[in-house]
Amino acid sequence: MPNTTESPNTSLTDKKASNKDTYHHGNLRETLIEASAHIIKIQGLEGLSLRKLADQVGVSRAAPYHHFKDKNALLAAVAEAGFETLRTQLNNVVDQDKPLLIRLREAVKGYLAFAHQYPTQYDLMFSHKLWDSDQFDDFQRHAKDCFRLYVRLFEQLKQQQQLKPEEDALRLAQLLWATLHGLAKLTEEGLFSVAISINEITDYALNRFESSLIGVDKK
Amino acid sequence: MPNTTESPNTSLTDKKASNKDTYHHGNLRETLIEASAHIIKIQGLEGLSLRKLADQVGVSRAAPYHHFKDKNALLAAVAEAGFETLRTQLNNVVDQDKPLLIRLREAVKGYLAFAHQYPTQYDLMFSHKLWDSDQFDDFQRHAKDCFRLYVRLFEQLKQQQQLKPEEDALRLAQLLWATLHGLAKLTEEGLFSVAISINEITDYALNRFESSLIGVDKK
DNA sequence: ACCCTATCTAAGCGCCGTCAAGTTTTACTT
DNA sequence: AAGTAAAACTTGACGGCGCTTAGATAGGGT
Repeated sequence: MPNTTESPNTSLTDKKASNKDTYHHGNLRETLIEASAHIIKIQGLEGLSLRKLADQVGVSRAAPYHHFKDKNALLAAVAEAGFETLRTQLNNVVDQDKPLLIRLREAVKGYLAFAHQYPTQYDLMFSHKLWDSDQFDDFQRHAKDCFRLYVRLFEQLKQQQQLKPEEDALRLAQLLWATLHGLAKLTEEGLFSVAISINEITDYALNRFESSLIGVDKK
Repeated sequence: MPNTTESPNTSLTDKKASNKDTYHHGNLRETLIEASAHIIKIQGLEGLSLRKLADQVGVSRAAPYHHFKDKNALLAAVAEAGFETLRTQLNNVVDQDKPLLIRLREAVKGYLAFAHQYPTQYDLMFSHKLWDSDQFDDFQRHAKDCFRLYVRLFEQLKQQQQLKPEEDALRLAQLLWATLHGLAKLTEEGLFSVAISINEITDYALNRFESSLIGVDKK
């Protein structure tokens, strides 16, 4: 009879949705993802081991393997959750009833804010391990869904004839995403040591993208 | 400079400069860096363990610790070598006797070519572990030296009054670096699945940067 | 000739990811 | 309600890992 030390649910090891003390956790998969996201936010990626994670959640070392093939599969799920968070955040912006240009600006700021708020998770979302494999289709699909928000924004601009005729929505979105990713990474790691604020250079980048628009005269 | 094409050495376990079979290796530090760069290029970062590395180089497992404080210090040295390789490659371009604009284009292509040729090492050069620590000053200095090449390029453009007066050389260089980093990463991981070539989007990005110049009329 | 220091070795500690075999609970069938 | 198959979880163990400690070896400066 294992698990005889039944304690009331005060600690981090509780079982979330179904918080009875049962042999079966009841919600282990999601709990593992959430706990992992929490750990890497606090301690970084190196701070996450499956053993400590299992301890903290209150299950045995092998339990996670019934929900994830291996550690990489867990990381893929954490990264996927990150893209979901980002997408809902961006959706709130994109679906607003404001001018497209304003929505674009806020979507840019939102992206960088997310990267700044969850640096390790953001790193994970672009990790080589998760993209150089064909085992994480779900994760990769979520990522591209996220990207598609920006494409759609530019397509709407194009439809409303706010985009210069020679500009292509997809190509603009790709370049914007690359720029955002570079800005997020380089500022997060502190490579822009020469005094400049992230806001300043973001506004600068945004202005350059807006030069592809019609009728937006410079400041 | 572990990267500048393969050395004529055939054996992986040889002792490079002093290839006699002595108790002291004679050139262990550099050999470790070169062997590490080789391993991560072939097998990725996870393929590199200090034990296998020591075996391959022909020393005991503890020997590397007399040259590097820990594994991270070795990785920092490998990343630093990467920035050195990149810098010499870029220097060859920047010091040419061509119009500044051409040199800029080639410096951009050269950057992306390097990232594509040594993907894992490039990843390492921007790894969180090496930037979130104050123990790798040498490495970080080399990185910023590299970046300074781009700043100088824009400063020269400014001096020759080829830059629009409202443009700032440093800010332009920062934005260019961010764009390059984003392009390198996103294309390497295959995130731009929608058919578009790296060359196409690079040229597109370059054109946008050249709109900051004077006298370069759009195609 | 001596010692000092840098370099390298051998052995071992604790942590890690993962697996195999067995136990307990749930779900489904009749 | 009983029986059974599947799902969820546990225990124990294996090999690989980064790193440390204690000791051996080599070579240069005096």
